Amino acid sequence: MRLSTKGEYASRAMLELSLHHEEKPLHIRDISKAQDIPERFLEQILLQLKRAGYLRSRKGPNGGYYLSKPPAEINVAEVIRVMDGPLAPIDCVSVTAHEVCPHESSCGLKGLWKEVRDAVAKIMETATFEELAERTRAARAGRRRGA
Amino acid sequence: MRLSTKGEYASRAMLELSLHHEEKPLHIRDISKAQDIPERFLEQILLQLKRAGYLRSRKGPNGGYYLSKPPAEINVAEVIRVMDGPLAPIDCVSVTAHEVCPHESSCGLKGLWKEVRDAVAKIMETATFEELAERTRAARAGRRRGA
DNA sequence: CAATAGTCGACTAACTCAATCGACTTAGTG
DNA sequence: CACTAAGTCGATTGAGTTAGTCGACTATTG
Repeated sequence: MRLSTKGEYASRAMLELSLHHEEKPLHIRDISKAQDIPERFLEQILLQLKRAGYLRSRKGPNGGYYLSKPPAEINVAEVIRVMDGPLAPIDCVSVTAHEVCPHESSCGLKGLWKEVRDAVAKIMETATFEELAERTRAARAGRRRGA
Repeated sequence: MRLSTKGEYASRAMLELSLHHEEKPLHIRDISKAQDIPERFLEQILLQLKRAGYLRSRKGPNGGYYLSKPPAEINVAEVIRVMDGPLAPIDCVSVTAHEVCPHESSCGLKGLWKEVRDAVAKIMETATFEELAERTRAARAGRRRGA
């Protein structure tokens, strides 16, 4: 039930971009440093997120990446699906990857996997980057006040 | 967020053993056929489950595998952890694999991963093989009555 | 003692993951 | 207009994991 590092990096990058939304575009390098992600690897990830429509970019000096819509309109589930595919623990209960389950005899399990899928999807679909950015800002402020 | 085939096979095998609990031990071959799992691969899986204490076995004719305790006392989470390790999407929120998270700046995400882990764990820990076997029997009976 | 059935460790082929590289295109600056 | 900063793109790689196989061994029963 592991998340790939790509998925993790992608959500961290999206969070970083959300924190700086409506400022200048962010360089790959800056995101890379802020979130400690290998630059060359991050490049691929951002490109993939751009192709999926979540990011826009500008080339040349003062270029960089920025969100294509407000962070409140992007949730974690979409991002993870772009990077890692369906959220379901096994394909036959996936909403995005339909597949017929040939194992009638183990249908007792199928219901369970469905529950898991739904729970995970619900949590991740509810979490917007707006909210995550807010949580992060609050955590940082708390730390500065000395907790 | 995928389950490994090993984890899936293991839970199917445990379900099959639960369905025949308190009868004769089941041969690897019979489980393999009933649940459509490669025999030689299943062998490894059963051995691993045995070493973890969930199964016992008897050699020789009329031998086979059987549960070491009633299906009501075994839940899916344990089985998956034996095969695939921690349920958590990333290590820093795992209960079983403790690791320090060096990314203060992305703590907004940590809370989310924790929610996911807890939700998954709760569902899988609640599901016993007794219950799953019951569901399976009901589904089969329903199918026989012609639904 | 022959046949059955689990045990064990080694092995491998295929695949995925994480990451790197080089060459290219585009955009702004002096 | 030349230079440089920055994103784009495709290919490749190395390590590790996964899924599965194999052969030789041990224990049990009839």
